[in-house]
Amino acid sequence: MEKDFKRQIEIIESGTEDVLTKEELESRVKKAIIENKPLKVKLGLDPTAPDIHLGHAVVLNKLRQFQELGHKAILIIGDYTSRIGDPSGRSTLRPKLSEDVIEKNSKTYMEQAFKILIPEKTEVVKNSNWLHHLKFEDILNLTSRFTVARMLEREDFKKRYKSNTPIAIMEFLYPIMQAYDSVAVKADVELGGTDQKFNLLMGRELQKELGQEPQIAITMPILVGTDGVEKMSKSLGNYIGVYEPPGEIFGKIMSIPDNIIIDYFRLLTTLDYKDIEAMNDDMEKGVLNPSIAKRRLAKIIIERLYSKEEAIKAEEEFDLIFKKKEAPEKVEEYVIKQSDTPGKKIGIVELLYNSGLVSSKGEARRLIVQGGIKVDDKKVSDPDGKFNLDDLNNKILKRGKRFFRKIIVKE
RNA sequence: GGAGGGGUGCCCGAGUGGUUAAAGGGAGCAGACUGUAAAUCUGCCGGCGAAUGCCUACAGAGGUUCGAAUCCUCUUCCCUCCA
Repeated sequence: MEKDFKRQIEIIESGTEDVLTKEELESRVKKAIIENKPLKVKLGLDPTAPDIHLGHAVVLNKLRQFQELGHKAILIIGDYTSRIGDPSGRSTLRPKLSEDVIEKNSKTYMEQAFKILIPEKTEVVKNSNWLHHLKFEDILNLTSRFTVARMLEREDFKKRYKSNTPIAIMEFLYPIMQAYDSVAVKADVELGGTDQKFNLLMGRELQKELGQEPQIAITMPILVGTDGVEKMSKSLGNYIGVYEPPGEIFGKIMSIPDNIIIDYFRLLTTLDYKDIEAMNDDMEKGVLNPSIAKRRLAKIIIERLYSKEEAIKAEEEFDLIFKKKEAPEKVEEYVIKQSDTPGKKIGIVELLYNSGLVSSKGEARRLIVQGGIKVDDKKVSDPDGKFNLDDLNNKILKRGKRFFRKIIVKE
């Protein structure tokens, strides 16, 4: 356990959106240090989508910081709650998930979460453990403690109510269930995104009602996606998954707009904030090229998720493809059998289509006309062009800047 | 239970009988530019075909018509209001 009280508070509060309340946090941390008793820091994850992306990583990062300070992480898999689906920020009812989908998602979720968390310092529990056993009577008891008015204070519910968009009664139960999770694990702190504030506060209330000390609610800012506008989410396709190969992560980070680089540093790295501010200044003054900052960011993130070597390799590969415009080391192979190819000749359109580089022959034709197809670094301009198989062996077929196939000719 | 509105391409959304493979936007892809897979600009953006062409497509099924996303009938799903 980190004994330096000030340092603890500084690290815990860095990058947060809100800490409710700071006073409570301070006294709880102080007590934890004196009694050498780690705080229980709760984070609930709903395995609604099977993959974790950098948006989730923001909160996981914070949890990791807690672990590094010597506290205990309690990761709650919302296998039961995700049957309802969190209505937070939603404008419509979420579709219900089946049990085996949830089961499967949970597994991959955990694997990915441990790329960021320290496994030995993490306790993982499913909330079906306790929610499943509640009787209707218990639920009545819980629901009696909250009012409809209280629920409608929530912006998303309020909007839906006002605009006559339906709200399932079941959806009111979600925050209560999440609150009950906090009671069940006796959480000292709960983490979440800004959109979780209401739910976190419900936890505090219910804990108080049931005679526990209320948890401290810490919210983290929402990470914008690679488009620089919308919240990072899988369904919008603007996400960077923690499971993606290093090269892909590198490329995606290079593609984020310049104005969100600093936010990414703040939320996804543990760099000193002075260092980050300095970068910000330099970029504004034009001393630092944003692409350099992005390279640094990409490497830090990949190093966290994989290793230093992978980070360096990813950068090298990026330069190879985009600066030198060459093919990467590993290129997917496409094998052509001579016996399947009468006349030992193949048209470029067929070649592109068969190799899976394009999804239709029309697309192949278009790309050729637009100058997006190269064979062995030579532009192909005739859509009707044909190649001798003998000339194609080991040649690189290239579509645009990023898609390659190595052609292997076999008997 | 009653009354009404709606379901269009990956997404949003226009289109109320022919000129509609269907406006516009977003996403995506390609090209130019760039120390960037950023920004910007240009082009493409259902499938097959060398092609004047053919096929598939506007919730589903059927019908009217020379011709239907557009009109009619039934089915289905969603939404609103009244109770």
